[in-house]
Amino acid sequence: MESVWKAMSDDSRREILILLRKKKMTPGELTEHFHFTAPALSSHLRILKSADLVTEEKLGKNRYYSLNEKKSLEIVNFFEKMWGYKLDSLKEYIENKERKKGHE
Amino acid sequence: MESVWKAMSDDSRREILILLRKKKMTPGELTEHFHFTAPALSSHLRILKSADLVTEEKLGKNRYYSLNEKKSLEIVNFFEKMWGYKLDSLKEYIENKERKKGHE
DNA sequence: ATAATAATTAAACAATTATTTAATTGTTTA
DNA sequence: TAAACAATTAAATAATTGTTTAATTATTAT
Repeated sequence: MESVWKAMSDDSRREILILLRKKKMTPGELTEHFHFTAPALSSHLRILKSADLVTEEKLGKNRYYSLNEKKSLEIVNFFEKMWGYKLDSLKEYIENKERKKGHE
Repeated sequence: MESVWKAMSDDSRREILILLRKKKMTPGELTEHFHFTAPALSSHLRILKSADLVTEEKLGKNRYYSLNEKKSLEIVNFFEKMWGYKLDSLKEYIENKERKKGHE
């Protein structure tokens, strides 16, 4: 299980998370947004998956990757702890969204 | 100029930031909290300084390192952008604190 | 000046990272 | 069944990272 910090410290991987926030996507769709090759993307996805930041869903020939919204906010916990202050408003917002399922 | 994400993705460096939040410290004081050597710490401090997360102040034989509170919250911006939601409450809290100078 | 102290820089190294090209697996379609 | 497609794994490599020991710089105290 990869650390969320390590997984998110890479620019491309954060970009992937931002793309996945809008909708679940296949590696094929994702590659179009980057300049590196499919195996490189695959490697990034493996890292994100291992950090539990994305989930994978196989549908025939394709695989769909989705953002784990809750986990994507885990780093915010660090700032809460660091500053001893709760970011309740944001979290409630996200958790409501999650309850309603799907987004945008 | 090192990226804040890269600088903060290391466990020891985040620990250093947490220690510095309480009060400015010298490398000598900081080393007591870790298992690695002084040069290793020095290298971590250089990275944090290059990311503008800490500032350095020379006083005779010693150097005092302080947390750059504002910068330490920069990563929160990512989550704001990602989720399109403002964490105003936290930021105001911090900025008030800064205005009052010193903490704890 | 010399010795002691605080911290850094230098040199070296093992481990990890991001990436590429080539080969492989699994699924659908003709 | 064979060809095409989607994606992964394998192998190789260059670059970066965290760390150590040894040497260096700078400041203070004797």
